[in-house]
Amino acid sequence: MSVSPSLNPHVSVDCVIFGFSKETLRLLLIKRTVPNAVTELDDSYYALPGDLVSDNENLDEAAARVLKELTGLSGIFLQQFQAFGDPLRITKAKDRAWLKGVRQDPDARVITVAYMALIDSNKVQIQPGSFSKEAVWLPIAEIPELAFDHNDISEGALMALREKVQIQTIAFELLPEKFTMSDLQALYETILERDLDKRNFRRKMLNSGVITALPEKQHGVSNKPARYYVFNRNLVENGHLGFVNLKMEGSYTLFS
Amino acid sequence: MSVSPSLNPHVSVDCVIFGFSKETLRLLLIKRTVPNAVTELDDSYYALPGDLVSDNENLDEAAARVLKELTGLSGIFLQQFQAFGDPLRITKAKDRAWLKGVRQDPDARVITVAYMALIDSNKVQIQPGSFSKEAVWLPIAEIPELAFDHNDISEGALMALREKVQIQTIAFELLPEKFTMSDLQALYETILERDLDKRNFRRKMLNSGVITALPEKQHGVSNKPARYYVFNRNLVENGHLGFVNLKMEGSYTLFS
DNA sequence: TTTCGAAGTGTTCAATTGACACTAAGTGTT
DNA sequence: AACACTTAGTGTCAATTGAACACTTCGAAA
Repeated sequence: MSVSPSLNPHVSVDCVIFGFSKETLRLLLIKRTVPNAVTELDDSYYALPGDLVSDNENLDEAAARVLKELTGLSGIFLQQFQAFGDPLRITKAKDRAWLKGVRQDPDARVITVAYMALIDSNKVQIQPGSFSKEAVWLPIAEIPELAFDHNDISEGALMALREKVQIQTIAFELLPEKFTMSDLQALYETILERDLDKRNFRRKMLNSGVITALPEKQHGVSNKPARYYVFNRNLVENGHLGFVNLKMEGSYTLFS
Repeated sequence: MSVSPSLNPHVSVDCVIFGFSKETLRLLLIKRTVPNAVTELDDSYYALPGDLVSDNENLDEAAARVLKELTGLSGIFLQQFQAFGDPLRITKAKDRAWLKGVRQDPDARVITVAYMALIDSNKVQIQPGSFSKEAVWLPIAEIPELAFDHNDISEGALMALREKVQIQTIAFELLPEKFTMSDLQALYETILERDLDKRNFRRKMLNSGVITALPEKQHGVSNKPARYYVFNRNLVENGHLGFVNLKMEGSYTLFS
């Protein structure tokens, strides 16, 4: 357990990948491939997708690479939210066993920079995996014990998402191109863990101008078909609202 | 310039230390000591105080240590806001020269985790320096070219501060225990870069309940003496407003 | 006693919020 | 063909909040 002072820490990135389906927020979690596995028996934890940062890439690039390798997607909303560097991150026996198969110095400290990604989960095609042998979308309420400190990281990501959604117009990243007003409301309700009034929600969203109604409606549903909307990306400069006023109950605004 | 793949990056913390005096936001910047300096001539850049993370401390501890070594203060508002890890961070000749005096491997990459600290600058007593030979409070509008990518980090900190101040009740950390309403307003105006209406500001602040008036007033000022107020820390759970509604013009709230 | 400078104080109008219940439009069932 | 079922979609009103605005008060210094 002792680490020589001259041994620098490893630096990795981990991606907390959010998706939204069946009215729940979900995380994309993987089971890591075990090199030279002695048995097919799988007793490893689920983990956040992540990797060591290579010498010639910056942190954002490393995170984008991890995301792309796993999902095939690029150009996705991907934002750093916190670095985790507790020297005691790696204490679980299974984690240590796994690291032994991967690294020269399994005892070295790892500092990880955590990113959150927001994606339309319909777009994801899991890539046959270089570092994952299994990938699942798990509802955030059903996240099991994860590898390393990945439970802490996931919780941090969720808190960061709740906070960011109140400042930046980013929730749309989790929806398909076209979505109904109910989809959008359900998404906000899920993220904020709060019921919102339907009529007030619609009024607010429409007045804000961040979405545009399409002529198109749902087909083949056994009730009144809902209208589709699209998000106006042009109104929003890298996630920040410009003049658009999006307000949600109970939050805070600035002084006059 | 080539780095062997087995050489892990260094990991450091840097502290962007905000203070507020004479109606301006300021940063506490240092000139680093140069070990074995060949000349007394000083041509180094100002820099953010920072240090490598030691083997046995976590990131928060490292940042707190840097802050304490420089200012003698602990228990200060200190929050991680971003990690910086561009492989090309260290390109300036002066920086490379300085590193040569400090490290075995001056070419190795450094990833830094940046923290922002908010302090009452009256409390600071600069400690005779283990890693600083000079420390100054510079107005944010007058920050010169800094070492490494410290200009980027400072700008990131300022943006993070502007954002955080709208979500968390943290501005008070920059003021002394007792302050006048005008002090408080000037602080908000400085951070937000916006003029605020005096009467509306006072009303909002008082209604919010986050401050309490003291019986005490200013003495020896050549105009009407201002009342002193204190911040009610008890109403605020680790920086987040509870039921208190602090709203500022032009920002966003949530839906109903 | 006058001057100077910052502190302190209310009102009014406009805009936004939040609460609240029924009709509309389809599909599927009888 | 009528009905049941389910979700979409719609308007008003009262309360709150936001923004704009000018004069008086207090103390020190001249």
